[in-house]
Formats: sequence, C-alpha cells, structure tokens
Amino acid sequence: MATGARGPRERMVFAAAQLIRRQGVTATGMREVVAEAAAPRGSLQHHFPGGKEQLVNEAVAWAGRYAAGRVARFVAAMDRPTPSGLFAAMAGQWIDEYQRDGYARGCPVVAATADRADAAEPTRQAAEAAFAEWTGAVAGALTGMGVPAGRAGPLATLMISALEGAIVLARAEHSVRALETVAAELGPLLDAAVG
Amino acid sequence: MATGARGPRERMVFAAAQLIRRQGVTATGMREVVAEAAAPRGSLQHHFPGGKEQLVNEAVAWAGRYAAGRVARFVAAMDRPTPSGLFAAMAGQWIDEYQRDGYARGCPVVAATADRADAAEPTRQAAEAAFAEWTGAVAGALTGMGVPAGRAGPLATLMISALEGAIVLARAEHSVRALETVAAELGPLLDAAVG
DNA sequence: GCGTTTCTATGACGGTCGTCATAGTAGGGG
DNA sequence: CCCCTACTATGACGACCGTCATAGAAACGC
Repeated sequence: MATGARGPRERMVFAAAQLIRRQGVTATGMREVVAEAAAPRGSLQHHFPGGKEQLVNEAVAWAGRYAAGRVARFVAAMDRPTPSGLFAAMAGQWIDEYQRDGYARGCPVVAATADRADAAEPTRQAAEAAFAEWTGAVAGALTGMGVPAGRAGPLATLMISALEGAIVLARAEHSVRALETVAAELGPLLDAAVG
Repeated sequence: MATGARGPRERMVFAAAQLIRRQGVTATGMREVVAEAAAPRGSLQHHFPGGKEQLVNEAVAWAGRYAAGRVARFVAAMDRPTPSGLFAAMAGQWIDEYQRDGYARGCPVVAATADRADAAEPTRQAAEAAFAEWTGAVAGALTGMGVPAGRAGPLATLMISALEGAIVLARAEHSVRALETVAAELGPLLDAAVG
C-alpha cells in the first residue's frame, strides 16, 4: 500500500490502518500507532480529540479512498479494459503482496467490521462508507467497459465479496490459491456481462 | 447457531465462539466467556490449561465442524439438490439470522483470522483447518450433485469466499443486500457446472 | 517585541486483561 | 474410613490499555 503521508497526523492514520490490517482494531494500541508512525505521542490528543475511535474511523475512511483510487488506476493502466482484467488486477495486487511480504496483512475495513461493527456504530458507518466508495468505483469502471447500468452494481458487489473472502482464506491458508481461484472462476462470468 | 453443549466445558467453547463472532478474539475476555457460559471461572485453568489460545482454537474448530455439518444437513433437506440451491441455503441461513437477530454477529473463523492469524500461528492453523473442513463438505456435496471432480474444489472455494465477503458487507451495511446479490449472481454459474 | 494559536512532552489515573497460587469441595474406588 | 482424582473458588500479580492533566516548545500575525 502507498507509503505517502507527510505530516505526523497523516502518518498516524496510515500507521493505524497498517496495524489494523494485521491485528485488528482492539489489539492495536495508541502507543503502538504512535511508535509505528514515528510520531510524537503528545500530539495524539491534539490531532484526534475524538480518541481512538476517531483515529480508527479515519483509517477506515482512508482505506476506502485508497481502494477506490486504486481501481481507477488499474483501469487506466489497461489498454483494453475488461471486467475480468480489472478483477485479476485487484486479486493480483494481493497475490503480489502476499508472495512478497508474507501473509501478515488483510483488509483494514474487514478487520474493523469484524471487531468493532457491533460495538462502535460510527466505525460501522465508516466501514459501510468505505465499502460504498470502493463498490462505486468498481461499478463505475464496469459501466465504462460496456456493462449495462443495472448489472454493474450487483457485479461489483460480487467482485468485492469474493475478493474479501478470498483474502481471508489466503491469510488462513498461507496460500494465494483462493485468490487465484476466484479470479479464474469469476472472469468469464464478468466478461459475459459486457455488451 | 446450535445451542447444544451440556457440560461447562462445551458451554465455554460455545460461548467463546459466540463472543468472537461479534467482537473478535482480542476484545473477548476470559471472564466474559465464563459469564456468558454461566460456567465456573475457577475451572477455566482446569479445562483449558493452554489458556486463552486453547479456548480460541477450540472455538474455531467447533465452528468449522458446525459449518461442515450444516452443509450436509442442507443437502439432505433438499429433495432435488442443486449447487445454486445449496448456496442459496448457505446464504439464506445468514439472511435469516440477520433479519431475525440483527447484524451483531459474523463468522468466528473470519474474526479469528483477522485479528490472530499473524500473532498466533496455532490459531491460524485452526482457522485453516476449519476452512478446509467446510470447503471439503461443500466440494463433496457438489460432486454428489454431478459436478465433475476437478471443478468441485474451486467452486467450493468460490462459494465460501463470496459468502464470507458478503457476510462482512452485510454487517457493515446492516443489510442483507450483498448476501442476496451473491446468491443470485453465482447461482447460474454454479448450476452450469453440473453434468 | 509580544501574544496567541498550534503542537508536543510527560507522568499519572483508573480500569481491564490473562495468568497464576492457593485452597477448598465433590465423588467414587479401595 | 481414606485417598486420590476431578473440579471449583478466590484473590492477587504484573502488564497494558485509553484517557487526561499539566506544562512546555515552536510558529506566526502584528
């Protein structure tokens, strides 16, 4: 994932997202975020007066923005964009990361949903918004490829569902098998929707 | 999910699974499990000398066994079993629960993977085994419906990936939309594999 | 120059966590 | 009756958590 983030505040949001990706929200401590971001602990209450929940929600929102932006860049990089090609690129990003860096990290939005959706309603809403932004980007890309308007939304939901599930399976299995499988199985179905 | 469990030990494993479903592993405390199970706290170290990790791993294993058994019961309950029918039943179980009890709970194996896979290798292996047992049950059911041997495994992986992802989306959105969507979109693809 | 706002430093507080030490009770075989 | 095993009760320990109070440093307008 992008390394960006200039100021201490952005670094903390980014570091929070990375830690959440790997251990979830509850297991991620504020002191740990500060250390990971090489940020001053003293400024935590200044930048995030809403406490941990605010930081987590911003990390989730950042992840949604990142995922949506990534979809646009995938499409832009393809000279002849197809739905199966987009999905392969999305899955491929995870395959690359897992093969390069190991299976320590998952999707921060999934992690936040799994352990905070029931306890912190604002965090649940942040996750919902992140998924909506991401799904919207995928659906928009699909319509740009010729997928009928009424089909793009459901197919985008299917793509993201299958991808997220395969990410979990990949982490549990320490294997990219599930990611490759869903990409291969879903490809023809997705391309059949064009026209 | 089944309420079963006679002895205090089984009750604690079951209660742990339920709590993990809703708040993940880290946020679930041992004292909380004991209270939920109406079990004696004093016997925790007796029944689970391996501590929290052992309890969590057994809860994950229980979930895998439960999911696999549920698949068999779904198939047995259908007079003319089809892959799409099985998937609809799997998704329908979650739709029913969410509409009946709200969106507080997810899949315990996903939750355990999300926040312990990187920190506790035995828990990761328990999750892998749970997914393997579940996937095996689904693949076996598919072959029993006439799906060629080489296709059953990948399709089972696709089904579980899409289902798990849709569960996360459903919790984030407080809506069964994603579950209904993946069931509808995947149905024809699955049935096309028969023969 | 000064004052004000923005940011950082540090230590403490109350609470909860998983684990452990120690002791006690129940129950069945001899 | 005794003993041994299975199980339960209770309190404490050290570690960590998120948050807060308080104070100091930097940046900037005027």
